[in-house]
Amino acid sequence: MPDTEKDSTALDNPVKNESASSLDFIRAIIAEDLKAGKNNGRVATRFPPEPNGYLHIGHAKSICLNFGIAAEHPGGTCNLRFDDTNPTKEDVEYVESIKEDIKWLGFDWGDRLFYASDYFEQLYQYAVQLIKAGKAYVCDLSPEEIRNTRGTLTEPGQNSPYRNRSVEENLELFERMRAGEFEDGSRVLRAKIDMASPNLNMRDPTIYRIRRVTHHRTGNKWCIYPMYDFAHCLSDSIEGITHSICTLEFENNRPLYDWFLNELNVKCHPRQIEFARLNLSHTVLSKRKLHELVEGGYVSGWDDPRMPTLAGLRRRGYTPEAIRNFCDRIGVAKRDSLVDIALLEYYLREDLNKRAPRVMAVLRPLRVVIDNYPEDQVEELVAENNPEDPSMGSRKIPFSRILYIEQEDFREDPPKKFFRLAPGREVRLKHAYYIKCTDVVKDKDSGQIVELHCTYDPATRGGWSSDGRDVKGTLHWVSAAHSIPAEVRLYDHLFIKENPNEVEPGHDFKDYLNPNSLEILTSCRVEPSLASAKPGSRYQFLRLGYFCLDPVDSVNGLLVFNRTVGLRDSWAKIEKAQGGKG
RNA sequence: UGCAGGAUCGGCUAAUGGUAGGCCAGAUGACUCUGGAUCAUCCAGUCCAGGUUCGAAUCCUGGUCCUGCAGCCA
Repeated sequence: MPDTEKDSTALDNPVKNESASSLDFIRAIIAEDLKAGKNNGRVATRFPPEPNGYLHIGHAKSICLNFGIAAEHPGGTCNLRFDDTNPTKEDVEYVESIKEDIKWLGFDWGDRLFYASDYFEQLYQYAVQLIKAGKAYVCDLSPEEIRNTRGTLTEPGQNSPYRNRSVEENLELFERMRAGEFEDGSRVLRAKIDMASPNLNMRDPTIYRIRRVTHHRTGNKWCIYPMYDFAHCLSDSIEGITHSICTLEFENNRPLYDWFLNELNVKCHPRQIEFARLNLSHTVLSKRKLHELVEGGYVSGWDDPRMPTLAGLRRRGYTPEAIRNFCDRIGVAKRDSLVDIALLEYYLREDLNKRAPRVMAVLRPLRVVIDNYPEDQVEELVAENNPEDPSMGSRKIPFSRILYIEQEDFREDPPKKFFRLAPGREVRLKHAYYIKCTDVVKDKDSGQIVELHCTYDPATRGGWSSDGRDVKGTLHWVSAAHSIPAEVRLYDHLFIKENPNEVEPGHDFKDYLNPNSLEILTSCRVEPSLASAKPGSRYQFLRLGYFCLDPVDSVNGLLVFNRTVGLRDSWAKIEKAQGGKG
């Protein structure tokens, strides 16, 4: 029973074995810092998700980067820190899923699990310190007024009328904000920097707001919450992070990141480095859009196998190794790019080819009667589990007089280069016998082919012929009486458009959803060994692709397989080149 | 029109003043009990214009194009 795939690369060392000359720019910066003797030779990174959605493959890039870098340096560490400063959007469901996904990807934060909310008291004290230094003030302007006085990209903003409150007044007001004396939105704490700065982030940014919302960890202890820019740099500093790696859109926030740390004169001042986030073709990688797909019912949930979320990819049958190899290959740079999803699929196939046991399954069954095969005879034929890896052994599969083959493996009028079965033609049944088609039975009314009659050559048992005769085609098959029913879900790209983020005027990204991204086949027949398949286990259905037993919907003895990815199909290319299906 | 960034084969990414290389995709062939895998071959690039230099993807000058930023989101 081939239900255990090979754990092929699970023990691979995560350390990159690239030579020093081909370090990406972030690793090069870190190497320089080390060489310059910074941070006492320490390398400390962190992965800081906000628990407001599920992790996707773009996060995997960041996880591989941060955990990868830590692993490459002796004593290097990578913290998992939840950036939970906005309770209106966050939820424990997300923190649990995030932890599960990181573990599944193969990374371990050990005892280094933190929450920005752990630092709320410290952060508050830092804010007090800033007020005492005359570098922050309580502002009574409404959100609209703040926006209206911020200026524009080309014009400076105006100072708030509350900008010059005394330290004492600010201290008192801020304390009362914390005490809950003011309405939500009535006041904020702002950094006092420069309303004329060409960098909008420096125009007296808000650092605390009042929000009477229950926080998933601190409950109702707080009614004021720090903003990202304030909380993030200080959380990094508190944790002793040396290199704070984030995506490009935070480039303009770096001066603010540094400003807080400088003004507060902290001992640890991490270096923020920005890289380009991943974009993948034929999908979207923005939490907002992913939320929209989930909430709008366009997919079945965050773990819909069509989703680029780690939960979705896992359910689809992706392996952590494939995702990690992909992340290593795409590199790290500062230019925006759109990576072809074919590259991800390449690494998937590469990994699955090595580890997935082969089985036979017929998705669209066509009945075949072997006329010269004894009526009640059943043979057990030996089939290798993986030609790539003999150590995976073999299994027995039953052969009998009535079989199913794939409908598309027979053509009454075969086009050029079609090597499969046709009237009068002989093909090999994988691991079994050569068979020759002698008759085609059609439904009288519809003209549909309902059954084939064939003869087999007993001398070709096992699929070999001793007379030197060769056949062009080899088909997969199952014995009708012994095969078991299954449902198979065929997936295709979620979006029809290579880059769904590129929206034409008058359109929405959802207009580019692929209407054929899911096809459900309910009358499939699979070989009997699959009866004991375990949820989540992966197989190669011979000649078809890689499939994974769906862990959610395979209940009450019903087998539901997800197509993880198809095999490369050169016949499909030939056929396409010949001008469509015949 | 402000500020911050970025432009290398079709896609992704190396080369850090010295042979523009790799992977994916595509094409062709070999091999094969999976039209899978594997192997081989091919295709194909330095945004533009000047300059420095024996030598420039790399340095300088000037352009062009692209991305991000005006949340009490992160």
